[in-house]
Amino acid sequence: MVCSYTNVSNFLEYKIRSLYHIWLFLAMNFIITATHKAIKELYNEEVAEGVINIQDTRKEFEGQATIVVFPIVRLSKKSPEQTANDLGNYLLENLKEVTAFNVVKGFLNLSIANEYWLSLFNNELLVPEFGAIKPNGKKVMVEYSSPNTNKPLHLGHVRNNLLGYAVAELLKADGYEVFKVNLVNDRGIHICKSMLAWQKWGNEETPQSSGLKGDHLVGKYYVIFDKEYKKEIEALMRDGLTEDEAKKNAPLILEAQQMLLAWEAGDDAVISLWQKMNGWVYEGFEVTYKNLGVDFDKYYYESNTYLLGKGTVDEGLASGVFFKKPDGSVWIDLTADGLDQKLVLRADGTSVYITQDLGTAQMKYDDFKMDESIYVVGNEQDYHFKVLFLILEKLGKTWAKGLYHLSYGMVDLPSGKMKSREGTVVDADDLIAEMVSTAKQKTEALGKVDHFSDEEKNTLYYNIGLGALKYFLLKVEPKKRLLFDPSESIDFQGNTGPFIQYTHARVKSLLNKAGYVSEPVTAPVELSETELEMILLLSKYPSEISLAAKAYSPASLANYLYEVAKMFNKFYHEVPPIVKEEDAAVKQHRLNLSAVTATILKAGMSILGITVPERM
RNA sequence: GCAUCCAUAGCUCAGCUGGAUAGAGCAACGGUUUUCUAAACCGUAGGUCAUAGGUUCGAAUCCUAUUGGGUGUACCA
Repeated sequence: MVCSYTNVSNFLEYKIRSLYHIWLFLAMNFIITATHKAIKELYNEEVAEGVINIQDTRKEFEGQATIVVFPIVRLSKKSPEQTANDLGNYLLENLKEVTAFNVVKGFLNLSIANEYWLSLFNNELLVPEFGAIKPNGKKVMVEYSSPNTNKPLHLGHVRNNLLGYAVAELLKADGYEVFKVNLVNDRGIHICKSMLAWQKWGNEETPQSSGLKGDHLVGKYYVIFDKEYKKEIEALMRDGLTEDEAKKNAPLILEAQQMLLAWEAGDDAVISLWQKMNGWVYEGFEVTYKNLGVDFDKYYYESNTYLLGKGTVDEGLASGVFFKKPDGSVWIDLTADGLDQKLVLRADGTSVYITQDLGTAQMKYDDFKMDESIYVVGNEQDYHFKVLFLILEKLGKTWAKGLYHLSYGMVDLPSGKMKSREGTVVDADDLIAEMVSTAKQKTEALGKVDHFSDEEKNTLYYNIGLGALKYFLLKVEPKKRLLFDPSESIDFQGNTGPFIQYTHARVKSLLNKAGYVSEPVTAPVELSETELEMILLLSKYPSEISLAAKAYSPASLANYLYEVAKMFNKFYHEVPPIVKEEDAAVKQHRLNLSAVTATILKAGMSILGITVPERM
């Protein structure tokens, strides 16, 4: 198949389309094939690929598979009802799996035999390799987290980290070889601000002496700098300077700029202070990362990469993609693409942000030779990445078409944006601690874990607290902004992480009680409506993984897992106690259904970075 | 100004490769436990899918315009 795509969204669309043929039911392909044949025989017409549309039958009607016949009416030259009846009769006669059909307007609802569902379940789902997707031989890099080393992580970073981790795991599950990368912004004027404030007012305070987590300690001095800087600005403005002048001429900012120059010149004292304070920050970040359960295969540091990109600029100048203005600054003209002129190198030869990113992109490609590269970065940088990717494409980088900006919305509070100056920032460490303590409180209130060991209890509280937080953040489509109300704790009931965790624990408890051993059931078993729906839902797991991966959307996986959990709870409630079931085949089959549910919940939640407990 | 994203129940969100009467959770109200974990299950109530056009047999979904909100449009990163 020939494919061409001119931009990222076309690229994405193409990927989803190509998937369509695969996921449209591993289970239902035979119906499509038969329908093609039917149309040929009944109407002597050929149907183009993709015209036959099969979907789940709505609950209120009889059947499991529905063919929408409207697109076929053109070929049959009969009414929708007549066409549906023709096809229904044909399929009923020619497919042993089809046991009945009914027609509602232009919809042909097919009932598929019990035996078909049973054998699908036993042969496809109840096998160890179910859900495992074969390696696709492709390499993808996921860059996420990318923190500044001047302050601790907050809720916005938490969304980034969880999203990046989950997308990486999702791509792994979809068959990619994945490299998780963290590009740490460890240099620049903002770092110097913390350093300077510490030098002036820190009294040699250290994490050890103060008991403060390293990143919080450094963040404290960043705030102090800002406060003192503001005082200076106000004083200067009282002396008659404009706000702009005051901001530029305050002694503190000048001193910080001096420090940055000293850093760039390799000044020993400055470098060693920088190393010391960054060291504290890294120790702090490690703790937060560990608590969040995220990890990286490689760290890049801007202190090593900030000079990159000048070679790329030369390349662009040589090929005529860039041009030089009389003052010596280098630009690219993107007005033909609906964008602006963009500076890529200052007149004095120093880099700007995008210079560095051009160089870093090249370096990362040289390091890994990946087919695709995902940047997990907030939507305030949409324009930047549009420009970056376009420039790389114009420079003739063949790998540029594999670049993708996974843009996500900001996390807002009911009061609006988080603002560090107003103290409304939700700190990542505080949030984690609160979630764990809420989990503890809620769990203790239920009184089910009194006999657990202290160690098991603590692990459980941690898993539930983090499960609630992660699911809460991941169930929302990345590009949508996310509202977080700190005054209302995150729910533990309904569409939540703990609900799915609880469901898993329930299944495991059942399987334990029954002394479950996995074994296919060959004897005929009557399936209830719910059991049938359950098989249908469970069978979609592999395609749900692929769909979610293609769309870079942990949210769609999260919502699927919720459906699975809900379905199990319904089933569990409807069916009489399984452990006491006397019909051996029925019992085994219901346990099998439960076991596959547990497998999917565990594997799926683990992709989201959530641990499901064995009991809770 | 221009670019871009968002708008679905009181609240938080699904649904968007166009398909039947738009779904969940929370909050509200009512019910279910001598039965395998009630963090569960069942039910009631709640909607002009921002607005107006268009394409189509069919639109929450695609197109255009408008309104409201976010973000960007730096020789900051």
